[in-house]
Amino acid sequence: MSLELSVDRSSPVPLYFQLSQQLEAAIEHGALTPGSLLGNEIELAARLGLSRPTVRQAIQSLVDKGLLVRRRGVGTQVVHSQVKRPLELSSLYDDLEAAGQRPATKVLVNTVVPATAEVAAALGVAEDGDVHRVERLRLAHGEPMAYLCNFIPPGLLDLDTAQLEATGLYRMMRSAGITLHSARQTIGARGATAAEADRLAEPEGAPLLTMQRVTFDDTGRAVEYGTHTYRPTRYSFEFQLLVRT
Amino acid sequence: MSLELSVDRSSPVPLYFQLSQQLEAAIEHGALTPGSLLGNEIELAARLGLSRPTVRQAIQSLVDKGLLVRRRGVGTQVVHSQVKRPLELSSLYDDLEAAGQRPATKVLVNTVVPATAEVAAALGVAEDGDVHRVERLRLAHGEPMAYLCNFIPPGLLDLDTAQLEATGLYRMMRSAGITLHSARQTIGARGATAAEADRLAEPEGAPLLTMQRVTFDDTGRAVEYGTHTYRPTRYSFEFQLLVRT
DNA sequence: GTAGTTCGATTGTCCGGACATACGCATTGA
DNA sequence: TCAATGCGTATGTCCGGACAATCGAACTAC
Repeated sequence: MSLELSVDRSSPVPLYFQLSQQLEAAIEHGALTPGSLLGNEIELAARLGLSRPTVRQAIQSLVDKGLLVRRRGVGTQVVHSQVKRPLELSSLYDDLEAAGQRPATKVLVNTVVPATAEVAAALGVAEDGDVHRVERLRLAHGEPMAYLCNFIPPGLLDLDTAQLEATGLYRMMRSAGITLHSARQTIGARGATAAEADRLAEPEGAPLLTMQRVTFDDTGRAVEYGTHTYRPTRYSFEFQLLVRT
Repeated sequence: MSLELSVDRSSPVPLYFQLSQQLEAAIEHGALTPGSLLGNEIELAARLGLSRPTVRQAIQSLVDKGLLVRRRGVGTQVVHSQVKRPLELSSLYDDLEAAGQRPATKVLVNTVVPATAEVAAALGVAEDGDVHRVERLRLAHGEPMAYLCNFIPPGLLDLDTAQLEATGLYRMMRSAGITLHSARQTIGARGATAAEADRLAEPEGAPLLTMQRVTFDDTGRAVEYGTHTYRPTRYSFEFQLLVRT
């Protein structure tokens, strides 16, 4: 093996990050085969001219991603299963784009409304206070795929309709300087109401996949509450998750 | 504030872990209020008689859990939202028990069958090779809640029917020395077939929530493949997830 | 032949220090 | 008044070392 690894000390990119990226690429690329040992940390550090803590930090980040497993007294080996991406907070838009689907969005509603009790509770704003309401239809290959209804607290974001159709809500938030931190999700199913059936081109009573989500930024503010319905024949939630140790 | 923190150097429990547990307890308990600064690392280390790397390791583990946020030049503060548990690989049995539901299980089938192409591909075993097939009905308050169909490679585990009814599959795996590592899940929805409707006491065509899962241990072996159907009026998937930074 | 023991290898934990970097705030200047 | 500058503070990165805990394998004794 003997993998070509090197770090650039003049780069502003942290050394441990450079290393972890190279290792991840080697795993993805197949240069590091599943089950193979990584070689001990001390020798690896010496070979790269790094200290052991730095090498450990690089390795640890890949362990956290589920790509590597450490065994005391044995070594660090490449996990040898098809690890895709662990679950992360992603928008439907990004998901579709990553799948090469070229998603389209149609904004149905983009107004300011008084918050209902449900919305107020989710976002932590006053009942009957102003909130943005955005209703969108997400299409793939010209077919409706999901109906998205979102509520956003006022003053956070410029909700331009054209931009909403060109990109995703999360991407707009990030570029508005909002640091997304966590989200609370509920995934369920139910039969379509007449209105939902009409919007999604399904028969009434057809099974729908539902998702509700409240998203928080790193200051703890709720920045978005959404109620989404998906056509289960067109979309399902697929993700990898790791056992917290 | 001035929070009483202390570590026991004679304990075999790592120091950073002692500290992170005390901090987590303080947050949960309310002694550390959301938004409050944690005090700088150097001073905290000095106060506890620890080194800064050790304190950082403790803090980092809580940052990874989503409980704390670090800001360079500012400090570390408690995240100020209702962070529950982040998503983890859990069994339905544990979920229900945690919710105080006292789940019951009825084992419908517990045999060895030849692997179909689908099962063989998921588990990475030979087609038509032996695999265990376990079908279970999960009940809460006497009502059927979910129908679970699992396939397990041979030789991994002693699949005692009585034990399957008394506890969950994951718990049995863990006590058999299997280290669960990751899982790949797909959540969807569809209408109930006649057989499914009958098992779950729902009308035919009723919306069902479906989940398929392949679970891997830390050597990369697939240790379980499951196809589950849930009654959406009785169960939904609820979880918190963090943005990977 | 089998069970117990020793031993080398490797990661786990911890230390004390150094410099870099970014944020917030007060000061300064236009 | 408002913008630019500088400074203190806190985290981010990195180093080199030390000892402990654990695993696997070779070895030894019965």
